[in-house]
Amino acid sequence: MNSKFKRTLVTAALPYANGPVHIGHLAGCYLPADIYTRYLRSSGRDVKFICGSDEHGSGITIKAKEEGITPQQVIDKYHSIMNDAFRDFGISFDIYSRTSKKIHHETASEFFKTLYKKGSFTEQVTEQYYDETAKQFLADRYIVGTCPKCANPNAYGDQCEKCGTSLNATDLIEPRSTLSGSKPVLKSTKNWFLPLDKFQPKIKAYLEKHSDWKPTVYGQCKSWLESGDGLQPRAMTRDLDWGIPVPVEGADGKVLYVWFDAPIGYISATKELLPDTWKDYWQNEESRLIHFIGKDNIVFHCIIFPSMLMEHGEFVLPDNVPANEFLNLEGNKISTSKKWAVWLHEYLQDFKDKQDVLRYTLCANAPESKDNDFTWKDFQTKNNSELADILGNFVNRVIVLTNKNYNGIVPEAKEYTKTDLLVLDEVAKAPEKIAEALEKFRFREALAEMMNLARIGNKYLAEQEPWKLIKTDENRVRTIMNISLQIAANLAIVCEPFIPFTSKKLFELLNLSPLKWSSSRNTNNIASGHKIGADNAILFSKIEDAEIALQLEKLDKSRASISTAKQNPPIKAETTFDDFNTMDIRVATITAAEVVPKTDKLLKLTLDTGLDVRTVVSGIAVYYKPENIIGQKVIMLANLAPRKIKGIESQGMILMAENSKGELCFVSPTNKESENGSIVK
RNA sequence: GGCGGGGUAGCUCAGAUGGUUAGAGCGCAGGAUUCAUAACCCUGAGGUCACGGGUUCAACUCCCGUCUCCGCUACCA
Repeated sequence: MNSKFKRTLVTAALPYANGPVHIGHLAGCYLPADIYTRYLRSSGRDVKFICGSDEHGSGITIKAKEEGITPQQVIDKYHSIMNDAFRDFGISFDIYSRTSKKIHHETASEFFKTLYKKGSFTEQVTEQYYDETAKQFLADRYIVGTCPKCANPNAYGDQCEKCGTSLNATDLIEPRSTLSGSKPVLKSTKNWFLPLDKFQPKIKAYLEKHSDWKPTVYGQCKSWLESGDGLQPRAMTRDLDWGIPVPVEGADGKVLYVWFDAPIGYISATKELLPDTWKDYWQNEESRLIHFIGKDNIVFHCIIFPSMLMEHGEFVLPDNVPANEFLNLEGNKISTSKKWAVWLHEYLQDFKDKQDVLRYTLCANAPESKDNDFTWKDFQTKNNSELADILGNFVNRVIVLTNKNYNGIVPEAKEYTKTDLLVLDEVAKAPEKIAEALEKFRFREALAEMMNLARIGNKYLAEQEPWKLIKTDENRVRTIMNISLQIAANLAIVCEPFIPFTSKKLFELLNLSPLKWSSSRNTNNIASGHKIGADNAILFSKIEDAEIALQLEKLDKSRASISTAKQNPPIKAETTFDDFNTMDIRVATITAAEVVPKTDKLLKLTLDTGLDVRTVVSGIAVYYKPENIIGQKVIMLANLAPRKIKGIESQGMILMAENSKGELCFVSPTNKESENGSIVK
């Protein structure tokens, strides 16, 4: 397969160093990448596995502010937590680097300069919010204001965390800077853009060569290319002080966009690992580049990074990007801010030495083709009825029987029956099936095939009944036990990519030094006369209901802590009566309402203000049906500058009250004598 | 609203280019067994393949429409 490739470079998404790693990250990216790499290594292929912490961008500086420490302290802290978590779970990176390293700064700078010299970038001047007190431009995350959709007064400039809408900073009502609290002003700034619109044809051609990618990945790319106006130019530099300085004239105070420098991190980490031979993996057509990522990264790895590489010209392009979908937890989206997650480092506190149980469960339930759900109940079932009952039990049976009948000495296979030969044949074919699935990135299937080998073993024992035969035909038992031991040995080999800790233990039980994948085709890996080294042959202990209940409780508590902590935002900065007085707020009545075509949230309202009749477009369609609000008295801001929304001029704004769930309702005078046009003051 | 990906047994999922009785694991029921962590092994029940049309000798698989879930995107003064 893929005979034109002599080498493989596997990358796993650089995790952002502003928080620890959870099971969703593991299932979506790091685990499949590790399984794939371990398999390639075991098969004797030339492979390198690259990863590292992504340590630039405004997210880091925000986090630093939240925690009251420096950005450097933030990245040091999380780099170390993530590094430990990966190590503890056996994620076998050849290198886990970090983008704050000098080698990466140099590599990314060079890369940028190369594109710059080639004229790949376009310069664009845009208006960005600027904090005059703090004297700096504000990243979207540094700006908070009222969400235009749900009226959450603490929405960020890129996204409202309450209603989940993604925003532009300029969308926010009453924006304010989180640095100084002052009102930011728009100011022009120059940045360098990658004109993806111009690259669209060659990106399209590149993608079309890879129509064999996973449907979700390929489809997502098509979605970007074909929806709306296609690809848009994207800024590759930012006005920020945390990152890699833009290495050209006139770029003071600017850094490379974190998504420009992060994927280059794969290159610099490879350089760090292989100072002399890194080019063999990056600049040689015989090298195959595979990016493992979660689906949130598809656009960067399938469109933006390839564009950068194409423009540069000296690099190979990703050959496959087997992105996984998302893993949900107990039916809900995993969310750091909502404290709905299982953190890797916490898991190991509760389930010491059970990293393989999580690896197994996450692989068996991996969101390969669609979002998938992780439940603790399922975790328990997978452990108890698959790992313990099928795999663990088989190994235990073999070892107990060998100890009991032969003092732990592997007996010789004398003569094979027809059944034996059929079983041996099946056993020899198992690794092929597993490998085939792995080559196609079908990890669930591969894992199931691995378990099937243990099933073959259990079935063989049940049918041959050596415990009975030992009384009548001891000679025959020797062969049966020999075959069973061979199956156990082969299991140790083929389970290694998935559950490496168990593989190691199994080899130890058998007193064998670890064997490579090619040996798994053989059915004579354990020599007769060999002494197995088994004392305790229990590979997996059962997980009790109580332990599962504890985890569920923990999740509930965690979520509860956030919902009680959710409070109304603090009072805004002081204003004046004069400022208030500039607003003309009136009572009005809705006389007509209709849904604005092709929108989900907008209603076009006709209002009788007592003085005139006017049209207001309002984002309340989620909460009110047009026919139910005719005659509704409302409070409106009457002198707000008109604005066109979906082609309709909106002349004012309806005031709404928001509850803790972010739902809106009308504010209305309770006294019927408040007629239209009455002033609110 | 636009673009993309889903909706298959109680649960989690497989099902190239359409073709005999739609599969697996887990769960469940019954049986058999005792070497083994009440495990293993055998058998079985369970599905209008979201819904409605259409193409075809033949559709879970192709086409059109509807509903629904997820992601991106538009709209929110």
